Amino acid sequence: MPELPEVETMVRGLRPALVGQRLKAVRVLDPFLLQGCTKKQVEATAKKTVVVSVERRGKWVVMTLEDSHGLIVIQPRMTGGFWLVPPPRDDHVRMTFHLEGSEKIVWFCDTRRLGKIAWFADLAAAEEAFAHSHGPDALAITVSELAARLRKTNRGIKPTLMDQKVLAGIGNIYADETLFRAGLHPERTAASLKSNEVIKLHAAIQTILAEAIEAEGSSFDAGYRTVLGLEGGFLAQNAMYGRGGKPCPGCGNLIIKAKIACLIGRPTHYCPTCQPLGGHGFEL
DNA sequence: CGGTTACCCTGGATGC
DNA sequence: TGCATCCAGGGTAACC
Repeated sequence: MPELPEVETMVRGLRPALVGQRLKAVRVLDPFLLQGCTKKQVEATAKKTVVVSVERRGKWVVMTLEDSHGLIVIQPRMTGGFWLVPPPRDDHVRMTFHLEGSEKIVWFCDTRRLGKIAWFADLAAAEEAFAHSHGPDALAITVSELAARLRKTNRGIKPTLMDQKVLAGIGNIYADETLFRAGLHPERTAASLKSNEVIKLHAAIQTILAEAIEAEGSSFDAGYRTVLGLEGGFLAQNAMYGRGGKPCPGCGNLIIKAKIACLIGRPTHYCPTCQPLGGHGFEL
């Protein structure tokens, strides 16, 4: 489920609970989620070690352990999330972190079991794995980097924005929001964007993601929650996602919810008036 | 190689 | 009520 703002909210929530704390033990309750490591490896290495940092890399949560105990990487994917309070369902708990000197527990839950738990021996190994499938972070990429990456593909702008190898962090919700904010039709070709449009898109990405982090992410149904079990507030203030058939906040015409093959088959929300296929592009 | 599709998994909502 | 179908915010292996 979580995209960049939700994962950022997770690590911000986890830090006060974990950083500087010694782990009494960790338990991998569902080894199915493990990738490239064993349950024994993770549990034995993390036992009795201090958590040095909790960072976000794209949509990954990276926990660095002290000395040479390596790094635990968790990818929440669609339905993964952390809890500092007891989670609503015991049967969805996939991993637990038990803190020394207290009875405190951090839970990792994942309804659909699409998430991943990995362990890397050192930072270089984790970085290499990340770089293999990721481009620059969406909050760090420059306009010129973005322009260069968009120029290289004939795909639609939406699937390109969601491609973690192009830039890391954007998923279906924030792709729709940023394209609306930038006035770009989702079926435009990435390479067709003019320089002024790339600038607008880059600015929209920064603004939307910052607003979503401020709101602690996007919650709906029984999905994403903060580590305290609270709902993120972004979908109460957004423009497009989940608003098909309702009036566009820009022009009042109806928002279209479409499912188009070239848009990865995921629901796509847009306003054909504010996001004209022809665009308003020009070269600077 | 670039781009598209099928599929991983589970549970809630919808429809008959 | 019961059962079938569809849908979901991610990611990647396999395919054309």
